[in-house]
Amino acid sequence: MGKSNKRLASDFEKRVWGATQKIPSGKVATYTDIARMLKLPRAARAIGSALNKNPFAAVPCHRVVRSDGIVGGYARGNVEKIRKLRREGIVIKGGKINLVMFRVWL
DNA sequence: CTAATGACCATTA
DNA sequence: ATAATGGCCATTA
Repeated sequence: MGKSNKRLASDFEKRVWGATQKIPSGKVATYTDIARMLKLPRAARAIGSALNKNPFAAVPCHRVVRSDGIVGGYARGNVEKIRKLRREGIVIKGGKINLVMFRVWL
């Protein structure tokens, strides 16, 4: 029972997870939306990397999608991401979400 | 320190 | 429509 070998979350990661937690059920945000919230408008890729490491079940990572409406990746599998979104009422047709309908914050 | 990595994005072919 | 490309940026090796 020694010290934990797990890495401490970086400040950047905490901010990403915090922002993601604000997305309400039934809505989605894009990776770029999160980047803009953090005042790092070109960091979409890094946002995805941070979400991939999120350890908290309470953080709804599945609500963050790509800017073209494609669902995008998920640590526990794309299929699970789609299932969770559908469960919340998000309509996915041809692998895509209508962002005009389901995006938060305009 | 440098180089590689990836849940992205826009452009080009 | 798909595929390749170059850029982007925090983290990791």
